[in-house]
Amino acid sequence: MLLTRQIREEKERVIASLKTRNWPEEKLSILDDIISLDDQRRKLQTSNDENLSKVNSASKQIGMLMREGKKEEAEAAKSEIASLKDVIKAAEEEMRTVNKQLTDLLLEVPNIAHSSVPAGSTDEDNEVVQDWTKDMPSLPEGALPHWELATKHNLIDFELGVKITGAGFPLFRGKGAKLERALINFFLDEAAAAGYEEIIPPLLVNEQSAMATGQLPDKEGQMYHATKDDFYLIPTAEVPITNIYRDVIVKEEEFPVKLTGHTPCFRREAGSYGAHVKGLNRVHQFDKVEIVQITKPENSYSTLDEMVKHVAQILEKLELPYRILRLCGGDIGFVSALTYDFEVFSAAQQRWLEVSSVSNFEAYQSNRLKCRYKDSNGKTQLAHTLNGSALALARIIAAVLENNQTENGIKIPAVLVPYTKFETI
RNA sequence: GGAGAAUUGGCCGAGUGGCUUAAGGCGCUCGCUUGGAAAGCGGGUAUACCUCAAAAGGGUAUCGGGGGUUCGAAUCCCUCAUUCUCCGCCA
Repeated sequence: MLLTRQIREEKERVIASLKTRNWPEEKLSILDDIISLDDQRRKLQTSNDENLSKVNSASKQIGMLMREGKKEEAEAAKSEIASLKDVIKAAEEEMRTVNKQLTDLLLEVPNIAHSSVPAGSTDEDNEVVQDWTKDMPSLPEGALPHWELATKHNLIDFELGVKITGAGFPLFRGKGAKLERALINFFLDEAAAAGYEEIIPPLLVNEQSAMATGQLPDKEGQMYHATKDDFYLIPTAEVPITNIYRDVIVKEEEFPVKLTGHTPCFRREAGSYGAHVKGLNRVHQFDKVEIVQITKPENSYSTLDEMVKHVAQILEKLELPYRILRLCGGDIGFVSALTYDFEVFSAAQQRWLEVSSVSNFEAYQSNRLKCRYKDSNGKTQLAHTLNGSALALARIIAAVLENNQTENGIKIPAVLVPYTKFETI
């Protein structure tokens, strides 16, 4: 979340950002509400601290009087404090209420959008910043979409997934399972070569972790919730991996923190149905290799560029046509300041599929995480957090299968063959 | 799952209701000393919030988390979490 200080000092920028995000004009008053609640909070704390201070010094007096055996004086001092205690109790109750209101409002305000974020309301308004479509595949006569290819070659069994769990839980088998594993290993090796440390995190997280990276409270319905133990199944490795740095003051020489990890991701995707979710286009469980970086603020945008290049280079090695989009104000995530989406072209479906999202959260996430570092003046500052998919599986498989189909089967991209140990399906 | 013990600052560790402003040590850091270093000596060394134009200074809170008792809690009580030991179960 934003700092109240930011809202006070950079109010014009916050308003401009909210407008880019199509925030309704009549709800702009939330900023003044926040400022006035913060004023209340300060006033309450100032007066309450004074009262607490009085009680503290009186208690010391009483202690001394008791030791000297002056019982009556001690009793008199006690009764003097008694009324103060009621005042303090009431003030603390009020502070709790005000703080809760303040936090609730702050949670409603999205991150400040970067100045390069284009205006717009839907994904149609996203800006294509790079196109790598020089090798658009030419498919043979009677080319099939990936779900038919997968069934034909016995790679993925959607019906068994339905039987075992429900719709959106595909079962990979045989060469399908091997291809999935090959891609995971390839992605992890690429990340390792780029200097990321590999993590295998827990797949269930507690409420605090989900809150710290921003999934709660605004995306509650997106996560599977194990209510008996109050754990959430992770919707992305970002959650457990970024939470490594919750409540941490990072030493400056540890920057940049570079972590990667493969995990399954679980998303409820409530309300999704129809042709656009067919096959692997949108599922409840998929594998993903995530890359996470934590840096000093002055480096975060060059880090974002580095991560974008990393993803682009992987897609080029896989020989998949892709494009990079800069998300517009209406499409960009709540916690992100700037997001680039990667889409690969799935040739049989004639559709672009989102396979990666690379974002700079600036200090918005680290404020919730309380991830800080000491700058050269010894002052504690919030770090910047970034993450990206490198890459999300399932959809990559869809594109690999569709784009590489020939009359003689599906050709595995050369870079994957050392991992699959077979060249065609 | 059952029983018991524990959790104190960056680390180790003392502390069973009030001269605790958390002793002492280690580490780190600055200074003195030295030709230089080590040793020695001296100082500094948590986080958040409030106050102050800012700095300095002052205040409040924090001894695993939350709540309570008390004029006063690291210390007593309740509760949750984690760690260790033993038992049970188990890949």
